[in-house]
Amino acid sequence: MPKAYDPKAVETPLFETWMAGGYFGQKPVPGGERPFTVAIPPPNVTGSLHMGHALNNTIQDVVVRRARMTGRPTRWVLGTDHAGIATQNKVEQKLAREGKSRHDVGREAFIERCWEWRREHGSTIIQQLKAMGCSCDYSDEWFTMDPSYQEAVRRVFVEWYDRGLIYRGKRIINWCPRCSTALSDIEVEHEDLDSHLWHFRYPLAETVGERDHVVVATTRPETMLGDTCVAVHPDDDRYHDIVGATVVLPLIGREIPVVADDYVDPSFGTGAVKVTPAHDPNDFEIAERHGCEKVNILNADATVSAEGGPYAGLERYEARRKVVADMEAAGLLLGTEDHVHAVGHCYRCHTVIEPWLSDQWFVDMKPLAAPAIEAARDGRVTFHPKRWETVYFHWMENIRDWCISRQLWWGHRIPVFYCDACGAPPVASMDDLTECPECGGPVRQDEDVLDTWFSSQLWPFATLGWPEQTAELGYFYPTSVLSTARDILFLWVARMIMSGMDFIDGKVPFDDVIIHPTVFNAEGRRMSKSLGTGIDPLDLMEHYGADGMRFGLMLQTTGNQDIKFAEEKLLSSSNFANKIWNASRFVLMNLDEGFEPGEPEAATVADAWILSRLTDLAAQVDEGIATYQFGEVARALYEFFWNEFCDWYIELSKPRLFAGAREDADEAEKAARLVSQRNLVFVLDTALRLLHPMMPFVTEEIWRRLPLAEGAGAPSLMVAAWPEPAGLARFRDEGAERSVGKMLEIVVAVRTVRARYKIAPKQAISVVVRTQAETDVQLLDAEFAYLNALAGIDSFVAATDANKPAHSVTVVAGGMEVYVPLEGLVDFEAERARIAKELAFAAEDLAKVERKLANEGFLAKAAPEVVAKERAKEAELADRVATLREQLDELGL
RNA sequence: GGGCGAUUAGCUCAGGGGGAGAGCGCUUCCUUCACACGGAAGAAGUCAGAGGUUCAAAUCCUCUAUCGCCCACCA
Repeated sequence: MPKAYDPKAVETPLFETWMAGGYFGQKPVPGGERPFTVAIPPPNVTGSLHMGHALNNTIQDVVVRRARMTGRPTRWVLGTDHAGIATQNKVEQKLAREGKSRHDVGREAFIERCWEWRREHGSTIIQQLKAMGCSCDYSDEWFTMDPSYQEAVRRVFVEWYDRGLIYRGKRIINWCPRCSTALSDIEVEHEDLDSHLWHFRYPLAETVGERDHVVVATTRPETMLGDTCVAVHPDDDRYHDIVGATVVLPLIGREIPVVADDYVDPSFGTGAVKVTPAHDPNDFEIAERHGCEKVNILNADATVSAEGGPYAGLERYEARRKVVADMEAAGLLLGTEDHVHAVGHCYRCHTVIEPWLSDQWFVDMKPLAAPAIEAARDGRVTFHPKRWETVYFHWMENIRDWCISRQLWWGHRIPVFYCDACGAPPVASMDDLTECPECGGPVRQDEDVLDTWFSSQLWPFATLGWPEQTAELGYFYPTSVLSTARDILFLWVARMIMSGMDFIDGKVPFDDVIIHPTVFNAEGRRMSKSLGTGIDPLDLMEHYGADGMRFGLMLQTTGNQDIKFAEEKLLSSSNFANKIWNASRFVLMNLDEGFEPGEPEAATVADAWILSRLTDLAAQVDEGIATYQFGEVARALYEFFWNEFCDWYIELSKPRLFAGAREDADEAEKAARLVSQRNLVFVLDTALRLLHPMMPFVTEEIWRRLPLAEGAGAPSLMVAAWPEPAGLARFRDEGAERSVGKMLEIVVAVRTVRARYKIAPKQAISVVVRTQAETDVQLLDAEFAYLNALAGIDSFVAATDANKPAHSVTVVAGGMEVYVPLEGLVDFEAERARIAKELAFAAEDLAKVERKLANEGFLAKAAPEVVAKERAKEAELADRVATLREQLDELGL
């Protein structure tokens, strides 16, 4: 075994053995336990691994690997998303480099280009998941444009259409002029921008009393070209007299009415609103109520349309500047105020979106949301952390219709057919129609494709073969856990719950939803490739190994906080992998030729202690993963393995191990060595199993070298038995934990004295211990070998009536007084100062405890065990204070 | 305009009604037969501030401040 763990040498070959072993695939097993299923959030085909993926897929792999080791049939379903806008943008960019647009190549050829892109780049991220060690089912990779998936999408559309849940309408939608498509409300990102509120004077066609104009305010001056009325509040006395009057729209000359509408807030601006029905959803509603025209003044590319008269053809912001300038020139600009307002941006390309009137397809969401809300209320779906359910409820209870049509080419084409000949109502069909069912005339299919999320929402069941009633669907659905980033809670998670329940017998698609922390960079900024603030997980794996990266991420994953990425945790983790490697190397190096594995045995108090600690660890890890407390699990593993197993137990094992290996060792010593070896192997074996979900590579590499008893082995650690806490419970031993705790305290105390007085490690010392308890004396006498090995104590006296030797210092440890003779070594001045300081602290603590114990309220109301603990503390502190006083007296003279 | 989260050691963060914790960094010592990617010892914190509940508050409640995030059609 090499002296240091080398992830690069180990990971790829190991992964290949996993693939070859077929441990990833899982076929339905008739009868028996419900399987554990996870559907991966499908990465975009355009994507490559980023830190969010690294974290999320580590989380999934941890829960999946644990489940698999418990023996439960386990499957992690893998695949990628066709990512309509993102992929289309990539392919368009590529075409642009050839000097072409998608219109130059045509729809069919463009779609073929997209498939080509997918063939070239689609497996990149899959390869990266493999590098991470993710145990997905690679034998069954899905894509949201697979033929059967297309059928699923179409089935959902047709059924919802036939049930009246999908409809087409002319509405204000969010339009991205760069992507040239509609977006749903949640695909728009709002950002507060510094802008202005311009006040415009609109003249009345005829004066009303004294009044010849009305003043309106706007944040988007160019929209005035499309104004078709001015609205005021019906109860607003300032404007009572002009309701019903006519305004002449400046620059355009259109005559438009003044209407009264409740929507208007009299306290904002001037209390009079210019109404642009084609470019604002509220204005649209006002226009509907009052029967006003809807004038669309923008083209798809956000230039001004022919309706904009003299401004036609101008880019939108150019038009804005010109409108303002022209209004000012006409003396109609009354003022410009600074104003901050939220501007919507496209979530894919960050272009400012335009509210735009167009024909689109929508899903009526309220009927679908109701059962999905109920499912979260009654706990059929549980969010982790729980507070996310509030966010879910808020959105679901205020859900609005979903705009699902996109003016793209790459995606699932809307399966609706129109007959222009007879005007029959449009038909949504599972088959491509060639003729009108009514008149036999030619039909044309809707040009639009569906929102990518329309197909993503079917992921948990479409990847199991639905709409076919496959064996997989019957067996693996519903899935167990969904782990994802919070920014797709609405886009994806909520919609999966709604569509899943609607199509699969009202069953929720997963029991638990993990909303993992967002990974920010060290400066607290969002990690982003375009901003150059991202860190590439592949680089991290290069430096720290896959296990180092995974464990480092797990250490940082707690339920409540986002992660400000701390790379030093990955360094600690890769060091940890090396520590595991070397501890294992030590154990293996100290096994004999023909070593016979056997049951662990608590032959010494140290054995009993480590087995008890191991039992505690198993319970913590098992429970922790089951409840998604990844950070706590990682810390427990780290602490146990490094501090308890390596720092103490291995050191405690050395005397027995080495004594039993000497030429002249007697039978008892040889037997003790064998027991020690067996215990080391057992603890290591169990710890490796517990570590495996988080650090699959290093644990597997070592584990395969362990000589295990018949029945304890497996072809791979991946499928070895999980250490069930119940099976270890017999090893719990609180007495041993207390005893070893005392011993270790004494060792530390003596070492501290050694360090303080610079006693060379090789120089043996003798120690006298005075204790109140006869059991302490017995313990120390019995385990003297440990004190010798760990603290370099060569002679030692422990007694209830021991006397302090001359020229010695005293330390209190484990409730005992430990005297270390130090003839000629003590700097008495320094020692006095140190003791005085310690005494002051101890006296203060003691006073605090005494005050507490003098408090009748405390004695009456506190739990008895708490009071007992305080009394013990008081005794200990009193003892310490007395000891320190004595010491000071001795020195003080 | 609503809502959520955070504020603990120099840095990154755990914890959470009863004696302040980790990793990194820092100081000192140690190349002893698993590991210098190591070992041993150590310094370091008014747990943001103010009130309250409680026998007891870093922990629960209220308010304040600062930072971050989400939702929202006020032109």
